[in-house]
Amino acid sequence: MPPRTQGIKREKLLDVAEELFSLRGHASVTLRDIATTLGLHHASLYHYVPGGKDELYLEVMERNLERHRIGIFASVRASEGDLRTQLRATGLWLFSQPLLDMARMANADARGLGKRGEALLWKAYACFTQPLVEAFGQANARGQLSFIDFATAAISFVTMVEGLHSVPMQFFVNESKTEALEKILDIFLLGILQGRTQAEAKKETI
Amino acid sequence: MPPRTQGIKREKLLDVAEELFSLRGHASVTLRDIATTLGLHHASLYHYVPGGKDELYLEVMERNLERHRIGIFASVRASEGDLRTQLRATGLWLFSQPLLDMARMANADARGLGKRGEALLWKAYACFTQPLVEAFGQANARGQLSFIDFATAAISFVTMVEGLHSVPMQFFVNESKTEALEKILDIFLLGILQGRTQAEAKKETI
DNA sequence: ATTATCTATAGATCTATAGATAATGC
DNA sequence: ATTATCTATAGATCTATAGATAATGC
Repeated sequence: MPPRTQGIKREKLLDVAEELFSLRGHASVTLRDIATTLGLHHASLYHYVPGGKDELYLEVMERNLERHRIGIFASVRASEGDLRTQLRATGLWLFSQPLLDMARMANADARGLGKRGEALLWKAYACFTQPLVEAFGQANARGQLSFIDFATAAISFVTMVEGLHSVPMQFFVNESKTEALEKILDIFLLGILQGRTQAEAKKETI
Repeated sequence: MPPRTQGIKREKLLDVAEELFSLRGHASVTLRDIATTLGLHHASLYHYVPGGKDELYLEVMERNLERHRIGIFASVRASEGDLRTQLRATGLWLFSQPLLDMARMANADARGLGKRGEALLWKAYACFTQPLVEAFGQANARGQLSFIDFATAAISFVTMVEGLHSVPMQFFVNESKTEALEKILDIFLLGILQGRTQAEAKKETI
């Protein structure tokens, strides 16, 4: 077969593996699942990925996270000066990507993958926080923020969006995810309390 | 052996199984994992759970969710009239429980468990939303809320808290989870934007 | 000749069952 | 006699490898 199609086929293999691993995790995706999705015998995967399952998982998830880092940076830099638009773009970007369950990565997938698994987790947190911390820093420089722990804010926002992303459609019957994203933006930016009573509410209930 | 210790031993078995399943999921926990944690041979589990792995998973997770429902209802009803205290109690309750990853439940664990697996998911969403929707409804009746999609608010809050709960301690070096919970309450109730600019910000950027 | 795919198989692990052995209660 | 635990084993599935077969490019 032609050498110039090999790369294409391998890319397709990585795409399928990434989609499945990202959605269902390392343990519940078998090499047979990946191969049959591609219409291949599972033994044929080793032609493209001699390193085996763990190597394949690490390669596609590292690729996934790097793409997230780039995609989120692009989302926030396309609309500098408008935090809500930046966060909306980030949310839409995350929706366009296969679901990434950081809790599962940290507590199940990355276990047993040694140092490289731990490095994957660090990269995951960095990819999500770095671009948003940049955006929050700029908004704060404009005097717009009252909440100044940017890392916690970043993780909270991504967690909310991915949580929404993970909900199967049957549980969101009367509403699109795009509409739900706007609600998340409202909560994250403005809170659920009445604006006029916020200052008092904070003092009263802390 | 005495019949009166049988129940105790079985309870201990369910506790261990729940802890492991809840943290790492159905696929990456083996019966051997559960048995060795208990100091038992894995074949001995069938004495207490003749139904096998899937039955054990469903039993302990149904029990887990029912306990959550009761625990969260207790959290919100202990401080009626003070939403922040209600949500703080809910967050502390969730921290006291084994991590529950709804995304993994929906996209990996519950697959292949048939109707009972799907029912488990419905129960999961109900357990988390019902008590909080009640609390939000009361706060709204007091005129305190600006955000009125209570179900979305409930899922968003639980997702944020469990997302924080899932972060391994090495990623939260200089801060306790209790402190981080207060920050989440700030974000969720007040938003990250400056209070005085919120009304304008909403109009400007929507 | 090189590349891609499949067949066959090894070895490990997992769930599950049957039945032996040990420990306790009557 | 009942209950709890273990041994032994079956059967399924999974990862991985070796080597045969088929398809393409030169």
